[in-house]
Amino acid sequence: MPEVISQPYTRADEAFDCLQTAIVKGDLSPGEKIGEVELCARFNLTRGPLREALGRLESRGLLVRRPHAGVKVVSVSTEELMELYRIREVMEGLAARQAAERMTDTEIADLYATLDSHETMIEQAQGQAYYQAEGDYDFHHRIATGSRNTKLAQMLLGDLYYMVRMYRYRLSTASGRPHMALGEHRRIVEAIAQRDGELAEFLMKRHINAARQNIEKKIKEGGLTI
Amino acid sequence: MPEVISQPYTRADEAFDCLQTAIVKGDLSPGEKIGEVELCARFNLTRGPLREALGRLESRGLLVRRPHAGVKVVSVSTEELMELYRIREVMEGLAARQAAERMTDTEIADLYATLDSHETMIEQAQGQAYYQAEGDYDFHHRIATGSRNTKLAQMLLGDLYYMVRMYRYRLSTASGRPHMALGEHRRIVEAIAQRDGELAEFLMKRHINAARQNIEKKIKEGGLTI
DNA sequence: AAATCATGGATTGTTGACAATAATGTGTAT
DNA sequence: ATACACATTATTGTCAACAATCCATGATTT
Repeated sequence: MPEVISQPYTRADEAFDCLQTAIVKGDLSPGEKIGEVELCARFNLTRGPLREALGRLESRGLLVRRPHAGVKVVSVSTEELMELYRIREVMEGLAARQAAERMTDTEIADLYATLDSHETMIEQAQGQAYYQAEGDYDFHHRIATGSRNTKLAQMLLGDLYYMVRMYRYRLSTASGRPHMALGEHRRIVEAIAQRDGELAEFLMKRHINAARQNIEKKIKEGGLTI
Repeated sequence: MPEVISQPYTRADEAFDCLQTAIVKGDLSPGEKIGEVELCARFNLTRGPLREALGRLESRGLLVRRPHAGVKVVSVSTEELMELYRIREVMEGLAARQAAERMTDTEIADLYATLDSHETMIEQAQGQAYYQAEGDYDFHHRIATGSRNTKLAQMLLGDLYYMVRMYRYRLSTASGRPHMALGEHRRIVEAIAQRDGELAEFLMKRHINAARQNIEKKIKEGGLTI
């Protein structure tokens, strides 16, 4: 996701984005140790800006650093992933409630359009988990932004989602219940359109709770190692 | 709060901590622009580690940086502070629920002891807002940790609380209803001791909601400028 | 043979100088 | 007198070399 607007874009920012997507996409595996010089060669920059980027990534919880021993990609256990979903549940519930109170009619119309596009995507790309995950991300992204709660959106989009997506790419977890999820999305949007904040919050919490249970079940059944 | 254990403590870590407390304590005012060289002189280090620390602070939302234009301390509007409390409400509600499910009996006993100590502190330091704020922080800190939800505790303790405390020191907001707050704390702890997660969550949410309304009222009445 | 200690190598942390960019002040033209 | 353009200056962004710390390998001792 390269920002088109910002030309004053430092090398550190560049490294930050590249590393972030590399971690999320899975080019860097969890637990993998990454040497600084290696990364410098990869991104064509020196260790100064790189270390700045590493510090930011560490602060966001995507990297863990041990002094004088280097950094490695964070590795999230099943339990921790479940906890992540519990946090999402309450935070996105709040986001949905505030979105119902504050989204403009235009944004809501866009949200409906997004849902339609997701529907066709699901039908066309039968079983293509990637598109499902992207559609799902798009939906939640819009609601987080629509909450008009700057800090909330920042925490969801800049912190939690990267971590969740990191494992979505690996597990393709969204799959299994794409139509189900789409139906739940629709009902949430309808609640938002009716400006029913309480209902939107309730439905969103239930939606994320269902997603969590779905993943938990799959991991237990299929022995999906993360 | 200097960590006693960690001897392998880089200069960047040191600068990070110093800057963080400086911002929270109010030595650096919100909106204040801070030059890098100035900070280097202040902390006796060079710009490399300093920039690393600045990046981490920026990532945590305590600083805002504009490329080639320097960093300045974040300045939170009244509305944003209220939004912060809304986030706290749902997150600490979750923390209380999980704490009720997972805290050890020893931790709960410590929590009771903490409350008693707060009570004497409130009686002794009549009107000393600082101690009230510290006691309040201690309580919420213990519950966040007791949730056994690593990421949740990290987000609360490493993100939100610093921001809230930043304005607590300025406003001394905890004041005005110390006995009230202590009573609410007691009821929350009782719910936790009875392992009633739902009740603990409900009471915690109501507690933080009341604190938010209290601040909002004070700002509107007294024209408290933040 | 297993465990401990020491040494070498590699990697991280730090430093100070260099280059690029934005803010400021001055001068000129309208 | 005000507004715009330019040059200067100060600050940020980047680089490459230096110092400190840890990890691994191998020798030594029990």
